[in-house]
Amino acid sequence: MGASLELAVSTVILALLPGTTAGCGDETLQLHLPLVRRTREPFAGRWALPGGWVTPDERLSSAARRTLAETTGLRPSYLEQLYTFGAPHRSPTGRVVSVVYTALVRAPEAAAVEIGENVRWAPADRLMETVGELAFDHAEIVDYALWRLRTKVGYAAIAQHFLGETFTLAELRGVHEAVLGKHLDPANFRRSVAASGAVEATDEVRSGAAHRPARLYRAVLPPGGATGGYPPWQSRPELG
Amino acid sequence: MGASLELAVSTVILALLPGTTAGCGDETLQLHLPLVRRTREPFAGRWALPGGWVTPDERLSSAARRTLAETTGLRPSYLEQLYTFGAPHRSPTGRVVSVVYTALVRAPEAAAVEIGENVRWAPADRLMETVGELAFDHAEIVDYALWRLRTKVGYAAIAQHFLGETFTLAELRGVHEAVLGKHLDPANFRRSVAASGAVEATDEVRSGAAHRPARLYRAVLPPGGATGGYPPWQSRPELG
DNA sequence: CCAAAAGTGTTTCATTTACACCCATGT
DNA sequence: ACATGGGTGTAAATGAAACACTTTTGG
Repeated sequence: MGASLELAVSTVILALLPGTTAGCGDETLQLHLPLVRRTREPFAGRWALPGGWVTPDERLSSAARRTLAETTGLRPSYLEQLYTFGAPHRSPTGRVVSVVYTALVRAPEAAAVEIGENVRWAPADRLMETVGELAFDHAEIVDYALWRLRTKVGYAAIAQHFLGETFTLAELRGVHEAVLGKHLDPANFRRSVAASGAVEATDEVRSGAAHRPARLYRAVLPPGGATGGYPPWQSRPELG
Repeated sequence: MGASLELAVSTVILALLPGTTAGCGDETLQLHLPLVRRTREPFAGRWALPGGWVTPDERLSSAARRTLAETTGLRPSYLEQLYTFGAPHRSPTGRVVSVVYTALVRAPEAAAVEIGENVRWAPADRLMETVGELAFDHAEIVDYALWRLRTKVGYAAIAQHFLGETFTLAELRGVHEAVLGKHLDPANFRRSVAASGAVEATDEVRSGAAHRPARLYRAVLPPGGATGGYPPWQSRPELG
């Protein structure tokens, strides 16, 4: 039977926070993730993904939520299993298999995280420059999570989890632009989102800016029973 | 620390074998998977996915390959991690977390599997009718694997792993048709495959049939360094 | 010569892209 | 009034689907 083997969960939590982009010095939204500083060996002093051990009675996703709350206080608006990493020598202390989740959190909740000596936000694309080498194989894990997010926003309605209950299409477009790192045509973006059926208009608008008020939209849940299969634009959120 | 918790691997192995389709009684290629009959409790007598326990020194993918060989003798041409299932009461005997892999095998190797009292091939779409209820949550796992394969053949070059070193485009089209369960236009299929760059022509042809010989093609490996990221048509095969 | 599948060309339709233009609001 | 982004319209470009047609083999 499988002995001398530990099962952990880790989470790549992503939030869009203001930050300086690589190219120019202007302030735009940028993907950030919270890291925790390790206080014990192995890799004491280095920064790592939040995580912890799986207890016998909880679901894997529950373990991810729990360890997330314990280490950072965050409660994600979206949580999805990413991949399970289990190379024999990931940890120098013994065999550790990590089920890794990707979580998305909204900016206000992200801002509420108390930054301290051992918890901080780091820009996802410049981890090396800002916090140095990550512990374990966590740098590889972050790379993979970013790749998955960027490919997935193209076909799945997940960007809205970075935003609140209602949002303007310009805000949603801003999320896509920040994630993909490129400009999107407002007119075409509006059409493609409308065609996808991922959002529905409310009867409210957001005014206050020095221009015409923008209509507010709300995310619409996956219809589910399309052709009997799982909808192509939203893979199953919680399985097994 | 994570105690009283077992880590297993299971594999959904898929092969294209001749079989009667649901609608009419004609013989076409159909997705099949090998099942093993459980000889002990829990679920003694029921059919299940091949799998086993992870040993401390091997990679997860190696554990999948090893248990696969031990239970069925198969050596897959393609192996990819599918998902990790870990609901608390999946197994009545205690907490078991299963890292599930999807494997593709070629028809000749599939035919070499010795069918016996405790190993058999079953058509993937009619498991209930042919072998009854599967053990554990394996029916759900198979459903998810089939969904993933069917969505993935649309954008990734994986169908070729059902075929040999060289193959005709008609054979490759036959694989796609069997997986997707629908007819594809030969002319358009040829163009889309050529445009994807997933295959390259050899200077040989397959003759012997009562018609013009077909050119043989070979699968071409992912180029890798496209834009620095992982290629969109082939996610990373072995990670962590 | 004929059947049957390989392979090419063309026409049509839908989708994406680019960009011009009007609308409504705060200053 | 006018600058600014919200929102609509439209034409060109690109790509997918449908199908006619030519080529080359075995019988």
